[in-house]
Amino acid sequence: MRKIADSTVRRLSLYLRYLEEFETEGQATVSSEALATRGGTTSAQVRKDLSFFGSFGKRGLGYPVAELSERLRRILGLDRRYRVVVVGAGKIGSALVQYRGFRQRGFDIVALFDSDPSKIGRAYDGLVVRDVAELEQALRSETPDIGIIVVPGDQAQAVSERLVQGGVKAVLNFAPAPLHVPESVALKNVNLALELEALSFALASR
Amino acid sequence: MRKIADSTVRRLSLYLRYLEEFETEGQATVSSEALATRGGTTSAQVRKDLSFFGSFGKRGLGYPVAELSERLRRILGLDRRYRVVVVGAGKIGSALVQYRGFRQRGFDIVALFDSDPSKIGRAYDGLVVRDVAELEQALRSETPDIGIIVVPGDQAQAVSERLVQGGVKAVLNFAPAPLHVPESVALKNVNLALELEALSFALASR
DNA sequence: GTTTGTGAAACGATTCACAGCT
DNA sequence: AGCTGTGAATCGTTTCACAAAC
Repeated sequence: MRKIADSTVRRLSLYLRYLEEFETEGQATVSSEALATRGGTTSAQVRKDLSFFGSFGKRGLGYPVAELSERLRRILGLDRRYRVVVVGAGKIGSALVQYRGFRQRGFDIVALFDSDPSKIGRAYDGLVVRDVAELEQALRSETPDIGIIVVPGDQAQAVSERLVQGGVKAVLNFAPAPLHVPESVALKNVNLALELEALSFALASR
Repeated sequence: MRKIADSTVRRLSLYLRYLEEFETEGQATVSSEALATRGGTTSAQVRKDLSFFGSFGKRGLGYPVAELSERLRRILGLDRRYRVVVVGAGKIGSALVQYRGFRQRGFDIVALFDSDPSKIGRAYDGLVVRDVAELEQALRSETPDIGIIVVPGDQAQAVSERLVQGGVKAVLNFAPAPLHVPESVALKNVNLALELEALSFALASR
């Protein structure tokens, strides 16, 4: 498939949310202009983004809300559920496990790991922390699609390799370390310190 | 000052980390190539990024590690400490408060707020959750630079306006809702569901 | 010989603007 | 008349490539 820019994908996710809002508001159709206004972008951007995947609208009318939602869910791969493992049961890891938004959107956390004996056996939201030594075994039985890494930076690469070896096809990395994964594995990074530093830069340069 | 791309700023933050690593390894100088390898970019990119702010290197030699670190810290505004307030003491909010990385990097969380009576009065890492009704009063006495919003989406805009009204000049938004702030206020968004959806798209399109 | 700093070229994303459909 | 779909133009970022400095 043609390469789609990351920024485009993120906007599609946002459009889907707005479409769902329009749907509960009882709107049957929506114009690119209306979607753009809600999303802080331009109507041309909306039309271009959608045009990568087909033509979903009717000229003079706009887009059918319900149908476009459905198509976007399909495009984004949100018409199925994903099995997710979380490695690292520290502050952020355990918060993620308890975060309802993931399950709502189709992401089921099926296992949580840590290496700290004082954490192993504890339960968060009904999910018991397992020894990371059991990771390979668990990957075989749980067959997760996505791995979330929330371990200290110096352990992230090793965990990543074990996840990939165990068949995980997508990794979300919260560790403040750059990860190397094979071409075939999707990778996203969330680096909280980096976000604050970007704000610091903005504050400093005025 | 000339407009610097967000991607550039993020890379500068990364370079600073690598420089600190090189520093502890006892390296006196470092080439753009070495920095690029560690950061997964190219030497030309490193040189271009740095050239926006001056010329820090010596041809044939590379960059002086200690001096460049110092300059980058200055450029990124990390040569001072920031006062941060967190609004929302749910899973993510309380995790952020306990996250050591922020303090290490110069970001001191000075207050934590929630509206839920069952959370008010609880302490996380020595920081007592205060009633968000006291927000204005606290902003006056604490004079924070940065506000972190970790409340449900439908409350985010209102909280943002109260923070801005109270003098906050930068906002980090974890709520899954687009925020409107004045031009003069720096804004960054972290949307965890969006990151997972980007992975979902990557998984779906193969 | 090595490595920087930087214009120029290439690439990629966004915006423009309008023909074509409803 | 209203709004989409899309080539063309514009804008911004990354990569190239080389002269200049050490």
